[in-house]
Parts: sequence; C-alpha cells; structure tokens
Amino acid sequence: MPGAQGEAALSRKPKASAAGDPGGPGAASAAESAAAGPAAPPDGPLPKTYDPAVVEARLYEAWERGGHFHAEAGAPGRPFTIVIPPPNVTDRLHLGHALNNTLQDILIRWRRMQGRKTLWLPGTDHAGIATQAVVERRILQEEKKTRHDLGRDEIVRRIWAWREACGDIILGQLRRIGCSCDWQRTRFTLDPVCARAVRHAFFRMFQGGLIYRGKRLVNWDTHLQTAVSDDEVYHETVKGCLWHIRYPVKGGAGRFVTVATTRPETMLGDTAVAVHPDDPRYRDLIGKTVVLPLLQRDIPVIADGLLVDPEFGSGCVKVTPAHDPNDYEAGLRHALPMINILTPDGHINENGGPYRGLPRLKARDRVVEDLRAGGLLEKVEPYQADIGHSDRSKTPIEPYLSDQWFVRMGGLAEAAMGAVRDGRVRFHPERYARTYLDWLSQKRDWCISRQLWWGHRIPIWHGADCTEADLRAAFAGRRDVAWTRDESRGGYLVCAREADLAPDAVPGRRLEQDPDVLDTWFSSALWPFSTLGWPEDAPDLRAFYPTDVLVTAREIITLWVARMVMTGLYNLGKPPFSDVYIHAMIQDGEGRPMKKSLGNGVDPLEIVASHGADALRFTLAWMTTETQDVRMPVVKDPATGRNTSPRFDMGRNFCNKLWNAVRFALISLQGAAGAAFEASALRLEDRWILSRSEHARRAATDELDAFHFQAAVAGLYAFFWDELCDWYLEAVKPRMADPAGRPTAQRVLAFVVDRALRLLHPFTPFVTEAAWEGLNATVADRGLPGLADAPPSERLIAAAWPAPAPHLVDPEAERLFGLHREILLGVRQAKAESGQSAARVTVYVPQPGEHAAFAASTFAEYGALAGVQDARIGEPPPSGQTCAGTYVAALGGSVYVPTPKEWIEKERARLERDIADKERLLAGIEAKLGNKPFIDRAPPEVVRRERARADEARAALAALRKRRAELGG
RNA sequence: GGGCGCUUAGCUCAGUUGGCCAGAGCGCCUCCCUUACAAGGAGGAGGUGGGAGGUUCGAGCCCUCCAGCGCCCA
Repeated sequence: MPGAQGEAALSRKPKASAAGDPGGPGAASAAESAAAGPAAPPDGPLPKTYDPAVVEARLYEAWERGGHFHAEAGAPGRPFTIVIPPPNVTDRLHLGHALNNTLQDILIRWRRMQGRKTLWLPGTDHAGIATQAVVERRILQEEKKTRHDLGRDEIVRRIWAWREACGDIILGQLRRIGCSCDWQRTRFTLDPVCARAVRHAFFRMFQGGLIYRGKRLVNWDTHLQTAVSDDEVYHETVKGCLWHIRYPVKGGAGRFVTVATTRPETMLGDTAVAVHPDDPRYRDLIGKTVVLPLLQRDIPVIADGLLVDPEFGSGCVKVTPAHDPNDYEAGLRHALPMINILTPDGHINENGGPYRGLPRLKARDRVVEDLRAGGLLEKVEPYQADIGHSDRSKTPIEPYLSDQWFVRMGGLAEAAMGAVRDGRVRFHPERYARTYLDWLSQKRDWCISRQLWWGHRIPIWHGADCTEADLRAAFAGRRDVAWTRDESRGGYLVCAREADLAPDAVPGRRLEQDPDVLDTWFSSALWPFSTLGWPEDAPDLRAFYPTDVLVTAREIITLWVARMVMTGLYNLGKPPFSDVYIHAMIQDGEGRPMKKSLGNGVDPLEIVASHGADALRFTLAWMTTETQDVRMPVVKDPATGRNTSPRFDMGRNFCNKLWNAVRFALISLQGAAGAAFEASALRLEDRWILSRSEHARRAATDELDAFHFQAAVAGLYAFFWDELCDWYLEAVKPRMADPAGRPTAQRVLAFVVDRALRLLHPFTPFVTEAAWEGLNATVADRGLPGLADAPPSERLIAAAWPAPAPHLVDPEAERLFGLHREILLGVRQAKAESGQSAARVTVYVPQPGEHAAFAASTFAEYGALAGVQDARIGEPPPSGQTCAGTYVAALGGSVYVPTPKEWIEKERARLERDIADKERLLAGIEAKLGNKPFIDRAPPEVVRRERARADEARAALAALRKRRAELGG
C-alpha cells in the first residue's frame, strides 16, 4: 500500500506531541492506521496533497466493519429508508448511476447523522430482455446456436450462470464511490422473497379481476420473437419507397382507388379501404366494395375522419388492422376483421395465400412484382420513413397482433393519482407530478407478458379441456388457487399463488403453464416492499415501509414510479414513499446523452482513480440543480487516454483545500486538549466565525431538507473556503503563537473544524472521515461549554449532525468583522493594483475620530491579513509621497499605500474610473428617488435603503473628487 | 400532435414569494512558490439577462407573442 504514510501522518503527527491520550477516541483510529500500512517517519514532512487512494478503501472497510451501514428493524428511533433503484444485474457503473447513488448516499448519511434509524436497501434487477438478449447474442457468436436450439431450461441455466459469473459488479462499484448501503439486505428481483411477492401480487390482482388475457397489437421483435415495450423501441429514418397501388372497385367498370404504402406486403392483411367522410371525390364509394388485388378478397370502403387525411396522397388509405397501430384503432372503431399475416419469426403465414412461407421482405418484392405484372402498380416514389427498431436486436419492429396479458389500470391508476394529488406523495421538483398524472390519466392497460424465458414466469395454467366442476373438485378448499374462463381459446385459466401446479393437478385433465414471463417492471413495481419481506408481516416491513424517498431519473417516472405507487397502494394500502426526487440527466458538452455508441461517456471509476471518490461526489452534487439536463464537457485525459471532464477538478481542489486546512488546524491544535474556554474571552473573529458556522449549519440543513443539493453544497463550500479558510484561519494565525490568545483560539478552531467536517461529511465522506481521525487524535473534546455541543464520536459517519445553536448567532460580530474586512480589502486592492500585492507595506489612514480608532484596531488585530507592516492612523501620506488610495465606505475615507513615483499617472486613471463609476451609480439611484411614484408606492424599507445608498455614493464621490483635486494640483 | 424544460460572463450553471450595484466554479489578465494548501494566495477584466411587446414605482423573475435547442408522451 504505497503512499499510505499520507493518511497515517494526518492522525499521527499531532498525537506525537499531544502527549498521548490512551483512553481517547483517537486510540482506535491509530490502531487502524497502524494496521493499514507502513508508518511514516514521525517528523517527516506532511503530505501537501490529499491522496484519496490512500484512505478510501481503508475507511470504507472500517465503516462497514463497524456496522454503520446496517439498520436493525428493532432498533429505536424514527426510521429513514431509501430503496435503491435497482440497476440491471449486468450493468456497470456509469455517470448516471454515480449521480443517482451519490444523491441517495448524501441523504442517507445526512439522516443517519441526524439520528434516524437509517436503511438504504441495495440490489439489482434481472432486467428480462436486456439480460437474455446479451446471453443469447453470446451463445450465437460462440456456439452458433439460438435459444430454440438449446431450449428453455438450458437457456435459463446459462443466464443464471452468466449472472453468477459476472456477479453484482455494479454493487461493488457503488462501494468505490462510498455508498453506505446495508449490504446485508442486498436483493435481486429473482430472489425467492421477491418471487413470492410477485406470485402474491399477481394472484391478488387476478382474483380481483385486474388481470386479463387479450389480443393486442404489440411491438414485435421478429428476431428475438418477443413483444418489446415502447421504451425498448427506437426510431430510425430509413430510405424506402412509397408504392401507389390500385384497388379495383367491385362492379365499378374499371374504376379503382389508389392507396399508398411503405409496406406493400401488408396489403395481404387489408380488411378495408378508408376515405375521409367529407371528401367529395369518394363520397359515392363509401359502403361500396373493392377487390383486394392478388388475393381477390372483397373489402369494404369505409369513412373514417380520424384515420384519413384527405390532403395526403390520394386521400384514400388501405386498412391493415393487424399490422399498424392506427389501422388497429380504426379496425376497432369499425369492427373490421383483423387478419394476421405474419408468423412469429417474420414470415408470411397461411393468410398470405401464395406468399406463405416467404420472409416478409421477400414477400414485399414478390407482391410488388405481381402488382406490376397485373398493371395495378401506379407508381413508386422514393420515401424516407421513420421505422421503429428493437433496441435489443436492432431489427425493424413489426406491429403484431398477439395474445398478451394485461393489468387493468382504471382503479389502480385512479388511486395512484390520488396519492399525488392529496400530497401523500410529493415530487421534487414539483413539475414532475404532472408527467406522472398525465400518464396515469390515460389509464392504458399495462401489458405485462413478455415472450421471454428469463424472468418471473406467469403463474397461470391453461386447462383447455377443464370444466368448472373439474376445477371445483380438484381445488376444493384451496384458497391459493383461482380461475376464470379463457374467452379466446376455451377452457379455463388457473392461477396459483404458492407452488406451481402439476400438469395433472386436475385429475383426468391436462394443465399447461403459460410460456410467457412477466414484464420486468412487474417485479420492480413491488421492489419497495418485496425487498422488505412482503407478503409476510415481517419486522422489516413494519419498521421500514413506507420508505421515505425515491431518487430516480425522469424517464422512469411512468415506467416505474407510477407502478410502484399503484402496487404499494393496492397491496399495502400505503404509497411506498412520501417523496420522489427526480434528478437531471447528464449530457456531454454538446447536449447529447452520454452513450456507448457515441463514445462520449465519462466512466465514474476513472474519475475516482484520477480525482478521488469525494471529488466525484462533490462535483455531482454541485451540478444538481432543478434543471432537467446538465452538460458536462468531455475531454480526453492525456495521462490515460480515457474520457474525463475538467468539471471534476473543482471537487478535487476542494478536497485538497479541506485536507490542507485540517492539516493546518491539527498543527495549531497541538496541545489543545484541555485548553481553557470562557465565552467572555472570545475575540471578534471567534464570534464572527461561530456565527457564520451557525448560519452554514442552518442553510445546509434547510437546503437538504428541500432536496436542493447544489445550494447545500455551494453554501458549505463558501463557508469553508471563503470564510473559514480565507479569513478565520488567517486571522487566528498570530494568536496561535501567543500563549494568552492561544487557548481560546484553539477551542474555537477545534469546534468550527469539527462542525465543518460534520456538515461536509455526506458530500465528501472519505476526506472528512480521514480528517476526523486526526481531530480525534489531537483534541477529543471540541464542544464549547455554554454555547454549543460537539458530541464526540469515534467515527464521523456516526457523529451527530450539528444541532441548532442559536447562541452562536451574533449580528454585531458579523457587522464589525465585516467593517474590518472592508478596510483590509481596500488595502489589498491598493496594493495589488499598484503591483505590490505581496509586499509588506505602511498604510496611511488620514481619517480622524471614530474612524481612526476603528482603523487602528483593524490593523492592530488583522494587519497581517493585508500585509500591513505599519499603520499611520490620522496621518495623511507625507507630501511628495505618491500613493495608491482606495475609498472605503466603512471609514468614510480612503486608505493609502505608498507607491513609486511613476505610479502617479495610473493613480489618476484609477481615480477617474472610480469617480465615473460612482457618478453612474449615483445618477441611477437619484433617478429612482426622483421618481414620485417610487417614493409613494415602494415599501418604505426599500426607499430608505435607496436613500442610504445615495448618501454613501455622495460621500464617496466627494472624497474621490477631493483627492483628484489634490492630485491634480 | 400533446406536455415539460432550457436560452443569464468565453465554458458549465445559480439566482428562494418581483427590490439586482445580476452571482459561483472553470477559463482569461496582473502580482506572488509569504513555513496549511501553486490542486494555492491577492487583485482584476468580462453580462444592453434569446428577441418583441405588456403588467408594475420597479422585471432575470409575472403575462402574451416570436425564434432556437432539448427531453418526455403519443
């Protein structure tokens, strides 16, 4: 473990001079460090750069070994639960996962620190078609065999073997980014408990009349021979032709109508020709008959205003209800026959007459040839069509009429809508509630059957020759068996809740299990309670259901979120969670989704390797606003040749800053254990930073509460870097060398660093935990008696989230320290603009009276923060001394820093610029104040503020003009 | 076709119920390797807020229209 000295040094160095503290909380961590790697030289230089690789694995293991991820159902406390959106078993971590799980972990760690009984339940999804397709493809490549060659049992065995072989890679990867899941509760959607939940849920729905079998037009993948859902279909523009075909009118003496199609072979399944009811060209044909060419079938001419656009083409369309979604709807409206012309593997079936047995594209050519030969092909035009393709097999989708299983959505959807309408389930951002409600309000029945072998098999047995009496006799007294008539095939459909039914379960009859499996979303829909032990009245279920928050992406609102709410309400009477947080989608710098095929993805594990897990997490949280897309410019990492993004540098830089600030604090805190503390001894900067820390605490808590991740993390960033590091640490440096000032400074520093680490831990768990070890080893007790607590904890992951400490709020300290800052900034500006930012200087402050006294205190206390060596208060710069001056409102005058003589011209230019700025500002304010309606109608508070600003600008202008006069003279 | 979102600094994004002298990170310019941190410090430049109207004392924010981009659902 090379480089381990870095982390070890952080906790060791202070300990060496802290005279030990064997009973203190530092002891355990010291032991861990010792075990983790070779010791650093005791007085060796501390590493200046935070090296995440050194601490991450060790700390993660320590957390897990310490049982911090695990939640006991019986433990006391109010629960907080998140179930992970289960990634596909075969997935590897991509940036979307990283974002999704980082946000969950932030919430989980935060709530855990708040003392909630916190459970984050991890697991994976069997992802039916995705997984089966991958395995089938491999088998085809390696063995040149299809699934039909191997058979159902063998294929399922192979998929299981593959799933075991690749394991839950993605869950292991989640550890790398610090996810504090309760791994003991890891679930897979095909686990026995989940399978049992599926059976029970299905049975309940079946018995409740919510499940039925019916013919529907589905997206058929002729290659995989399965229905695929709409979201598994992508559209691609394909060059094709538009064929114009003549259909003779029966008894029309040579009259015909012309229809246009991109798929001429589908004419074999035509059962009507449609025209617009108001189209004068065809009005006389409505109700007449045309003869379908090639097959010589009589089909009616119907009028349909929805299907036909009279402006398009001939205004006359062929209707193929079994092979086109729009035609299907028209077929239902007009009760047309629906003729299926395809076999499951995409050949023409017996309904295609002479074309039977041909692959559909071959049939297309033959149909066109024959039409042309018969003089029925009017013309052929090139045409670009948007063709649906299966995401799984990349082959064109055929709309296909087939028997499928459905869940009736009416009541379920209504209940699920109610839960959102009445606020039992809240979306964040709120607008997504609309996506959810709009989709549910359509109440489209849910097709739950898939012609696959990998998944939960539908627990239905068909008894083709069974009678009601047979079933009554066979299943007398059985409450776990239910049946209904099979309207399409005859016989009965039998559903079994527990064990599978044997083929001979009904004496003298034969039962055959439905070959289909359930849509993957069926088991996913049960995830929030199947994982907790439902349908048993399990302790986990009682303790952790309903869960609290679901974190997911918006494309899944309809597929998954809505279905979880429906099944949760249906099975348990309560929605599965109270809050749904929808995060953005990460796109590349051009606004394209990150896709394997585009090669524009950033691998989060690459970022962990190059920047550290905390940098990844911090940056992702920083990007998480309420927008729906975020762009991440992608570049090649010159070191690895892999994709990366400069965006992550800010996270890395922050972690490094944090590391170094703590490194400095630990040096300053040597010997701090037992330092005296009296609230009365607090200095101004102490009161100021304590007040700011309370502000930071409140803001972080409130923002997390509202799921405002970026606001939370940005607020902490500003507190830590701009206030704690840039001002407090600098202000306190001199006191650390002063025996009188040191103890109080140490107590405040220890408290503030302690607090900052707690607040930052959910975002950057590793670096803060490592820093915490150092703090523990150096000063165990970091509370401020009488002001605020800092309850000790060996591990930061288990430390208490800071409690409100209203005593820390100190508006007067904030005001006064703000004035000092203003003065120091004035000096820095004068120095930097005259090219001497690093110089130690003498400052002149001519202002008399109170201002002089205040400025004197500024430089006495904080002069070092602006590199002020000497301050001459009440004195103008000596005559003949060229100076850079900066007007400081807090002083009502300027501060002056001597410069070389050549500076004078630039100084005049600066003055002119400042005067112009102030004049413009003042003019603006005066215009506002001169506007009577403004005075009359704006709130008095606003008017008062504007008047004060005007006064200030006038004072500044007067001072600047006076200075100009002096300089000019 | 229906719905939603976005358009603010060179880039990526914030801006809470209208009060803004419009912020942050990165990038850029100047100075500085000052013993926590150069992955840093100090200072600075940079925006007629997509366009056009409207409401209002006051609009980045509210309303209408237009343009462009993107996502979801059909």
